[in-house]
Amino acid sequence: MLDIKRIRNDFEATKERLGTRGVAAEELDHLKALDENRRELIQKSEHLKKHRNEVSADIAEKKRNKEDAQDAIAAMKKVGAEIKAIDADLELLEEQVNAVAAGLPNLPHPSIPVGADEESNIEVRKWGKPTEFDFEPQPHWDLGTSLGILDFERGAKVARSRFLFYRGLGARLERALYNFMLDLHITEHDYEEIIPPYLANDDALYGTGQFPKFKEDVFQIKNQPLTLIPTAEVPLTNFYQNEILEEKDLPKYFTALSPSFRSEAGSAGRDTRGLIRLHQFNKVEMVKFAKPEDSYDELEKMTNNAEDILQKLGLPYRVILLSTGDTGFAAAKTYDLEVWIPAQNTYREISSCSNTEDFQARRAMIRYRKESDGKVDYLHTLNGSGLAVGRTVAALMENYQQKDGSIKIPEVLVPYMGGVKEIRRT
RNA sequence: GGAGAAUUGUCCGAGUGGCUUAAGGAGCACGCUUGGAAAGCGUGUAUACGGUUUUCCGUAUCGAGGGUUCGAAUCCCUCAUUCUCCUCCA
Repeated sequence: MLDIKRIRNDFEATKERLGTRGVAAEELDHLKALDENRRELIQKSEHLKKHRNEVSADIAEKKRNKEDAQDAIAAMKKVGAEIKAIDADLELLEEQVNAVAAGLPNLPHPSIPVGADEESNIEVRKWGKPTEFDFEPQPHWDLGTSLGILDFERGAKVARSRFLFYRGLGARLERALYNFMLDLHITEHDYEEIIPPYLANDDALYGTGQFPKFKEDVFQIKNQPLTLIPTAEVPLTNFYQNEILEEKDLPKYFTALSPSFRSEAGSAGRDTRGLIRLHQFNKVEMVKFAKPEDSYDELEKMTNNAEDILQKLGLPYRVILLSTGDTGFAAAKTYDLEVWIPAQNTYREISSCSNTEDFQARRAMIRYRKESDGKVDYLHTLNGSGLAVGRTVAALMENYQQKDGSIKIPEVLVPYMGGVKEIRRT
């Protein structure tokens, strides 16, 4: 949520910046008109309420003195009705203001490239070189199926397409990876380990920005006000929903493994095979609560934390700075990490690290009390994947495949695999 | 799932329709007092929105949302959470 006062006071500049994210100018003009209307009604209503409070005090006084107050009561009856009518209009208007305001994306950070889509993204850096093979590398779904460690057919049978069973060393590999990731974050990167709820209510989803605009992207529980989380960012960020933190306690770092459930509406036909695009996948998430002045340093650190995992696993990747048009709804600035996927001969997103500044904090009412003057202000929230586990399995299988279709296990994972050094057909 | 109790400010806690503008206490901040400290005394101590602007003024907020009333912390309804007991269960 953007600050309505900021939109009001810096109207033209805000309009222009949101324009780079595809927000129509008319939408802001509409918002401005609604806001002016709203403030007018607030003043009307509050004047009447002031009047009512004063007269009510008089009535109380008269009653105590056993005097007659019928005239005043009759007059206030009318005023009461008037207030009710104005407040009803006001409520309607506020709903409209909120509906427009809640649908506006975050303001893009000045450092990010302006552009309509991913064409304008910038490659910031690259680590490693695309893996070279002296044979034709297989896609991970073929490797996984022939090794008997990934079973997509039965996943579709039991749930539907885009679900799978991991079996045997496949399941173990997934578990090894997320344990490795969590251990790294809690021992070397100072995150606190969390196990969050995997269902969240509407307030939480509103807080992080999924609701009201992106309801189609999630699975909601029938007859319950609960939704399967599309990312652990939702419960982790909302951990401090409606709370005021002390400045000395910032920054706070949380990490959690969770399944992520996504309906993938509108992506029919894209990445239909393999582990790249599923309705349910595991992800280790990182979330930070930071002071505004530190949040961009924290974003760099968080991105490095995610990179650290890829480096230790020896997976080649590049870091992409997203353009205004490609940046997600809640984010002011986002780095994507893209890992090399040999069979597709391309880099694919495996992590996304964002600073949402006070956009989510404003929605979820997460604030902190400043040491200097004791005043309360919104803090900044950040989130990043560290990493998407399923896609890491895919990248690892493809980059570490050997000519005979077996898969080598990287050094750092061997202890997590109980000493297993490679996965081969038995 | 069933029965009962509770939810008031940073914390404790009073408050069953109007002298409550939420008593009282604790904590915290500042000041007075002191050689210094403690005690004591005094002053202050929320958030949001609107108006004004570097001061103020107003409105709202007593778990959340509705209702009754000229007027609600207080009465009514719905919901949430917590606790106790029963039931069930990993």
